[in-house]
Amino acid sequence: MTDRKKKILAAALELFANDGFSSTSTNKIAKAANVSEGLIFRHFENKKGLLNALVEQATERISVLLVPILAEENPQKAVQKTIELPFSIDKNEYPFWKLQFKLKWENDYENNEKMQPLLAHLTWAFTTLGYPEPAKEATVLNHIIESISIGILRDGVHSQESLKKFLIEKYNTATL
Amino acid sequence: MTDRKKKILAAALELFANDGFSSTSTNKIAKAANVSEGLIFRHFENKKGLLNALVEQATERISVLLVPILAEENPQKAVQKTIELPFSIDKNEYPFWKLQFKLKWENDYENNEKMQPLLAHLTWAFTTLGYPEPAKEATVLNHIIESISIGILRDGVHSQESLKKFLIEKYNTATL
DNA sequence: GTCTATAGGATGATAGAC
DNA sequence: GTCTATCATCCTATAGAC
Repeated sequence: MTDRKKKILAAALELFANDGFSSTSTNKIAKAANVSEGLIFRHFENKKGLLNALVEQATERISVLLVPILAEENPQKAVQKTIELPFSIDKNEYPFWKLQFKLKWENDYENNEKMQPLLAHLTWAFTTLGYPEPAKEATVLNHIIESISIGILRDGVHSQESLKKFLIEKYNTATL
Repeated sequence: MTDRKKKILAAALELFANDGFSSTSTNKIAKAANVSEGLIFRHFENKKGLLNALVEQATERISVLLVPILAEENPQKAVQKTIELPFSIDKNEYPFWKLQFKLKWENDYENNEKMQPLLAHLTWAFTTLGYPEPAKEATVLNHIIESISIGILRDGVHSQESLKKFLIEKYNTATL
């Protein structure tokens, strides 16, 4: 991966995430990356190809982030780590996540599979903890952290911070 | 409001919701509405003005939908009606809601205020029901129905249907 | 690998007739 | 209120030089 190719990807990620794919012209990307516009097409064939390259990076990046949770053999801690996940995202990774969530509205990007392993592990955790409806419990928790993530990406961590402790406690003291 | 103006709004709603604002050309809208392209600009000045008209409609439409919940004086039933809200949306209103959720990612549309009355009423309900942290409880439930709504709009009601009963029961039998 | 120049088409918006 | 015709600009993508 050449240096200029990386710069194109970085610039495109930022612009796609903030302004949207269609609103971002290859001209803008080229200028932001300090690169000639033609180079984008040499490297990625077309604008959509550039987006696809970004999505591919994402798939790997997400699975890496899930490893610590999936490896957690203590069910209570697995739940806790899941809750903490959105709060632990570094601020300079926000564009990356913003793009992911925006793409969920695009019809041609099946984006749900990526979170499937997490859902499965949460179901296992809730089963182990003796919840009567572990699968549904997992789905609900997944919904919660998804919506919290959206809130964080839009309004910052502070906007959701108070929920972290609250949720961890709630799931720790739950009576089944 | 003339007939053709209505048709423009309807066509724009559908296209903006499905393809996005930037990806939708005024040309496409005109063709979908069976109207000359110039007419769009006579009625709405520019493309953004057309979107603004749609957003104004939305603000009213949302507050109407919240009325039955906000008027509910039984706290338990208020919670239940909140949970049922996303499941009760008519399928031909999906484009309308899709657009709302997509716009939440646009920096220049403050979209959170609209749900504020619901949040306040839920806080009251949880207070009345004796929850130790009613405000946070309300926020979490709001997160849940937001994420469920997204799921419904993307994959259909059936994808979330099983959660309805589960959640209503969960909130009915909660031990505080 | 990278840049410059440019083609070819789409896009938002306006003017003027009816 | 509505349509047709048209403009200036921007956009994606390609060709060819270095």
